[in-house]
Amino acid sequence: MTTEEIGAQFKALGDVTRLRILALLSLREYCNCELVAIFGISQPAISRHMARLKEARLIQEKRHGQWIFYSLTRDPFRPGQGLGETLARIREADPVVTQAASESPNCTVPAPS
Amino acid sequence: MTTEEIGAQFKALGDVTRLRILALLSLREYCNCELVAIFGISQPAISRHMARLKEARLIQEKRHGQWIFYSLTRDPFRPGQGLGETLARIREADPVVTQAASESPNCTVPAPS
DNA sequence: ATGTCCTATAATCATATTATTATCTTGAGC
DNA sequence: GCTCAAGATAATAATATGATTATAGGACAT
Repeated sequence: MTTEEIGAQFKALGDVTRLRILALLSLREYCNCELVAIFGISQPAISRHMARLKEARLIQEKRHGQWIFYSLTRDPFRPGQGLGETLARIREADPVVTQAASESPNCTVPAPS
Repeated sequence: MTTEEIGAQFKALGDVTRLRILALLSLREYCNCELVAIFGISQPAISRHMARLKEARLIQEKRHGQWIFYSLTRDPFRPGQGLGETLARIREADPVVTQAASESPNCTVPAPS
């Protein structure tokens, strides 16, 4: 997973409505129409939020007739998948970070205690 | 921590430059001027990124003469602080979520398997 | 096939975000 | 005091985001 993809995932999490949707999906599956009623915003607005969550691989869908039920994907919600681990992955894989980390301080610094 | 604050924290993480800054700060302290050189963007741009990270309580600063060194705060980077735990907190504390979760499905649904 | 219900997409608008350049503030040192 | 350097803030411009209304597609019923 590239740093850009990680950033996109965090961006998808950076909205109150989407966070609430995910919190609900951690309890049971929900269909689009229920979420419209709960949040009091338009159906296309919910649809776009779900599309963004799906793009970020945070949710998956399952058709059931004309309804679509959404549920969490397991991957990003595993224990031990915290911020620290994410930064470690960036540290190892990101070209800008690895390059910068390999160089010594280039600022006339008085020894950072 | 409110859902809004959690969302603001994820929003602060939803930018590639800020993710890279945090990854570097997980190795050692950095000062503003170093980051300007590393990322090749203007000094005010870096300064604003640092302000956003500080607002989100992801970093803290320490003056050292005329330099300011930034470092990670410990709280959000603790192990066991993953997405799942965050959703659990929202589930328990967010008024919209708790209200919605207490109600039964209000959509004529064919029994979500 | 026609109509209806649920969801997705398109066009649009208001606001937020990220960058720029210019300016201000603050601390170090003479 | 004055000057210089590091960083913060202000004003501004380009792009992204989140909402709306209007429209299109898909599944089920009659």
